[in-house]
Amino acid sequence: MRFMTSLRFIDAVAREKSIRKAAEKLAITSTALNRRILQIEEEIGQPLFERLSSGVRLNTAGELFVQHIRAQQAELARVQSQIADLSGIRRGHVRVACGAETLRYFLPDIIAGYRAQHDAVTFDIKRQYGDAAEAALESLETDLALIFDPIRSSDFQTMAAARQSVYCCMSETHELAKLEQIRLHHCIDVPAILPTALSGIRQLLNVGLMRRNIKFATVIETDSQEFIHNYLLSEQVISFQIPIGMPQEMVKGRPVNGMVARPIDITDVPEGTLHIGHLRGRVLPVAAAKFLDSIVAALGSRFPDQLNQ
Amino acid sequence: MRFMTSLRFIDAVAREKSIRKAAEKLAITSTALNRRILQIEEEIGQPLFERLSSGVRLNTAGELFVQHIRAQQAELARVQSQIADLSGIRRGHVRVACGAETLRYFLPDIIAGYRAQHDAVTFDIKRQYGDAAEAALESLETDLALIFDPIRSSDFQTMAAARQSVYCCMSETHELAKLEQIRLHHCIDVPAILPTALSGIRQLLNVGLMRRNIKFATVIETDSQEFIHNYLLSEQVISFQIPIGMPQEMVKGRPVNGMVARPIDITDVPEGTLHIGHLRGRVLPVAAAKFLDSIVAALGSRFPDQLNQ
DNA sequence: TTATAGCGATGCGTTTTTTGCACCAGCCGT
DNA sequence: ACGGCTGGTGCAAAAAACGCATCGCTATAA
Repeated sequence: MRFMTSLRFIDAVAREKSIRKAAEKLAITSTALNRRILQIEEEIGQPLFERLSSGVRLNTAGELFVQHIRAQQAELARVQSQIADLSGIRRGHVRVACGAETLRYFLPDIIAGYRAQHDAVTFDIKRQYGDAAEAALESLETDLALIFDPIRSSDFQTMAAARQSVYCCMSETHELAKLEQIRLHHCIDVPAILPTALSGIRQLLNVGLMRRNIKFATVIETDSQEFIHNYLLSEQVISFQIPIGMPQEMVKGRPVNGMVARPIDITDVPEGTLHIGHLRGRVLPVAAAKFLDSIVAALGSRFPDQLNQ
Repeated sequence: MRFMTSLRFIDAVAREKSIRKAAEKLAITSTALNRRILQIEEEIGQPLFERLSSGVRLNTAGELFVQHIRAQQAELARVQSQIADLSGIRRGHVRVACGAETLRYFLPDIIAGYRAQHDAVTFDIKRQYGDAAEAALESLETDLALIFDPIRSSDFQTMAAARQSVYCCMSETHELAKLEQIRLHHCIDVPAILPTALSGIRQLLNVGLMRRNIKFATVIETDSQEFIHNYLLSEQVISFQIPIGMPQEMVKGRPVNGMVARPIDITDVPEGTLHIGHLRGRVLPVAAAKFLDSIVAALGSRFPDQLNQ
C-alpha cells in the first residue's frame, strides 16, 4: 500500500527508537527515512520525535500520531479483508498471541481445520505471556489473544472462557503415576520441572504452595514446553499442565508416548481460566473474526461444561 | 497532508462520479488522476469503480473503501486538532450544518463569541434541511448539525434540545399586530409568505392547518429567510418564525426594525424541537467539541426552561 | 444511418520528487 | 582526545508523477 509508506515508516522509527535502525529494517538509507520524517513533521506543524544523542523518542504529539497510525493500519486491514471477502474466497492474515499451553496441541489443530476450508488465510502465531499479549492487543500488533491468566486490562474483551484445572504430568513409570489424583503433599521432595513465574500455571501452583506452605524440589525452571515435554522421558521428574495443553487421550488418564497426567485436587491448586478475546471496541477483519468463531466453537465442544458466556 | 493525496483523490472521484470532473476540481489533469486510481485499484487487488460511458461509479468494494477513507480523514482531523491543542492555542476547523432559523442570529452570535477566545479556529457553515444535514453527518462532511425537525436517523446523537413554539411575524402596522396571541383562524385569507415544505416550521404549520382544516393565502413560498425578512416591510403579509430565529427583543413582543412577532396558540400549532448533535459514536476534534459545548451553554441560558437533557 | 461529444485508458517526453552517497556537527563512553 | 554512535544536509542520480496528444468506446443528436 503505497499511500501508507510514510506512516509505516514513522511507526517503525517509533518502535526502533532510532532512525538508522529503522532504516535498516525497512531496507532504505537512513537519509531517505530521515527526510520522510522531517517532511511529515513539517506537515503536522510540529515535531513528533525528540532527538536524543542515542536516537529518537516520541514526544506527546508523536504518541498521539503513532496511536492514530496503528489504528489506521488495523482499520485498513479490516477493510481490505472485507473487500477480499466480497470475491468469495476468504483471504486475510490473522495474528494470534497465545500462551505455551494452547500453542501445543489446541491451536495447531484449530488452525489446520480452519485452513482446510480457507487456504488463502495466513497466520502469525506469537507466544507471549499474559501481560505482553494484552500489550500486543493494545498496540494493534495482534488481533486475538488466548490468555491463561488473570486478565489485567479492562480493554480486553473476552469472547469465550474455559475453566482449566492443573494436572501433574510424568512418565508412566513414575511413582506418582499410580495415584488417581494427586495432592500437593505428595509432591514434597519430588523433583519437579516448572514453567517460569510468568506462566499462568506457575501462578496457580504458587497459590497452592503458599496455601499449604509447601515447597517443590524444583530441579529445572524453563519457559520451553518442548524442553519440559522431552525431559520427562529422561528423568523421573514431575511437571504440570492444563487440559488444553495435553492430548485429549492424556486428559482421560491414559498414557501417551510414555507419559501420563493425573489431576491435582482442586482444593490444593485452584482452577484457572483460559480467556479468548480481542481488544475491546475493535472490529476485527473478517478472517480473524471467523477464526475466533471457530476457536469458540472448538472450545465449546471440548469443554462443554466449563465454558462461560 | 501529502500521504492523504491519493485517498482524497479517490474521495473526490467518488463524489463527482467522473474522473475528468474530479480532476478539474483538483486542478490536475485527468490522466494523472486516472493513473492514481488505477494504481490504488491494483494495490487493493480489485477495481473500486465501475466504468460507465458517462463516467464512473463506486462498486461494492469502492463503497467500503471510500467509507474507510472518510472515516480516516475525520480521524486524522481529530488527531491533528488534538496535537494542535497541545501547544496551548486551540486550532482547528469546525463544520456545521444548520437550518435557516439558527443561521440568522443564533449562530453568528455564538461563533463570534467563540472566535473571540480562539481566533485560530475557522468555521464552515452550511445551510441544509434536516435530512440533508443528517446525510452530511454520516458522510463525515460535517461535524455538527443543528436541526429543527424530527430526527430521522438513529445515528444522530442529540447533545442538547430546545422546544420552540412558532411565532407569527409581520410589520408592526399589520392588522394582526394588535393581538397578543394569534390563533390560526385569524390568518384565514391573510396574505402569507412561507418557507418551503422542507422547512421544520412549515411542517409544524401544516400540522395545524390540517388539524383545523384551514388554508393560508400563500402569496410567496421561498427558502430564503433573507427574502422573507425584507418582504415583510414591503407588503402587509405575515410570516412565521421560531424564537431562535428572531432577535431576543422581538421574542418579547417589542418591534425590531418595524417588525413584530406574536406567538401562535400552541393548541393550534404544536411546538417543535431544535436538536443539536453529531454523528453517534464519533469522537469530535477538540475545536468542534468545545464549540458544541458553547452552543449547549448558550442554549441553556437562552431557553432555560425548554432545555432537555 | 452518420456525426459528434463525452468518457476512461495509454504511449511518451518532461518535470518533480525521492533516494543514496559523502560528509558534517554533536553527544557519549572509553 | 578519541572512536563510535547519533541525526541532519548538499548534490547528483534514479524513480515516480505529470501533462500532452491520442486511442477506443458509448450514448446522444442530427
